[in-house]
Amino acid sequence: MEKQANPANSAEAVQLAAARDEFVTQWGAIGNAWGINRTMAQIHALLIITPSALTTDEVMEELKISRGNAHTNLRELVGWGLVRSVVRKGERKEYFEAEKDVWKMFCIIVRERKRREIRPAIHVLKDCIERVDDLKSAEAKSFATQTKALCDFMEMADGVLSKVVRSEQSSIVPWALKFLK
Amino acid sequence: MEKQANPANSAEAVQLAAARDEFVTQWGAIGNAWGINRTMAQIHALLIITPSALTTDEVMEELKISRGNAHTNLRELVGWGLVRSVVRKGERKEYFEAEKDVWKMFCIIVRERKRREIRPAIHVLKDCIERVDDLKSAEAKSFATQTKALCDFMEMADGVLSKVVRSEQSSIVPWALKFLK
DNA sequence: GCGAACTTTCACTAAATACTGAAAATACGA
DNA sequence: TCGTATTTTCAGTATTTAGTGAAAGTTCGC
Repeated sequence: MEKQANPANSAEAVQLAAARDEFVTQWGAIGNAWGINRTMAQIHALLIITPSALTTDEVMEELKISRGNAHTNLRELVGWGLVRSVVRKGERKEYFEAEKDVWKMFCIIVRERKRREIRPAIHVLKDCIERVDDLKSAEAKSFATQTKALCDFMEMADGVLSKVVRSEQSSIVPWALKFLK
Repeated sequence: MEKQANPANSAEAVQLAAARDEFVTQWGAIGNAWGINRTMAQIHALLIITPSALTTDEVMEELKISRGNAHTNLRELVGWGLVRSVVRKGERKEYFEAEKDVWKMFCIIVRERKRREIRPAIHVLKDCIERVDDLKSAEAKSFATQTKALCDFMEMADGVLSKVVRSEQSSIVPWALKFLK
């Protein structure tokens, strides 16, 4: 390695590696706090900061995880649309690369969370409301009022998010910056 | 119980109880998907749909959970500000009631998540950026660019959320509804 | 300052979740 | 069609997280 030959470069490489590790570890912890598998978040972090696409083996090596674990979480990331697999001509190995555009990442995550969690939650609420629709007791009315309020709010939030992710970054970001002033 | 005396009321009570249970269970599952302890979310759900304040013992009974569990999660909810404890004059028992206004609930959750997860994440990113600031390699530049983009985005999101939760529901909701058109 | 009502803590256990590694399946070139 | 490179699966295990319940602590009326 050229880098090891030069003490300054070697020190810099160590410094960069440390920062990268820190980022991967912390991103894993953050994902975890939001209900995302720690390893999945770490792989995502690793792919975000790696310019080139990586193989399963490289991911295993970098994060010191098993093949099964790397495989499952890479598939999960592909399922989210946050990572795509690329095949290099003449090679049988599969390479993985992350979507690096932050706005696109955000849109993907919002869309998926809407689909996986917000929509189902709205359906549950609607179902609860329907179940007590014909009841007349004060308790039933109170229950219906509360669930209805929640449902309306979530539908509104869902709608706003849909509109936001449908718009172009180029129109939203300037708006947001202006909004902040 | 009066309700058991009248078959129609009894049937209605069962129907309502089923809907309430469904709501509590599902809200627990939803909370879970977003990184919140299932029981905490269930207690929150129970308090949201219960008009009166409940004691620890009532929560234990309703959800069939231990005193320790009920206690810990009630405290956690109070810590978030989603539930407040109320004392009735002449009684030593502590009663708990949830904030029922959906907009206020939303603001509390956003504020807490910002404080507990978004801000720390931004600090981590800034730290990573700083660590590689003086490095000159292409890899370091690439890492810096990517983390900077993430950081900028999160700061913008943080700012927008701050502004949203600082505003009045009466000004945001009509705006959102108009935005949806 | 005693004792009952109530709250808090925490060592232990249970349950849920994540990870491993090796075997099976698949894909592909020769 | 065979052999090998690669991917996929999954039973078993490890780790993490949540929950229990009883004991200790607190508060307050008397």
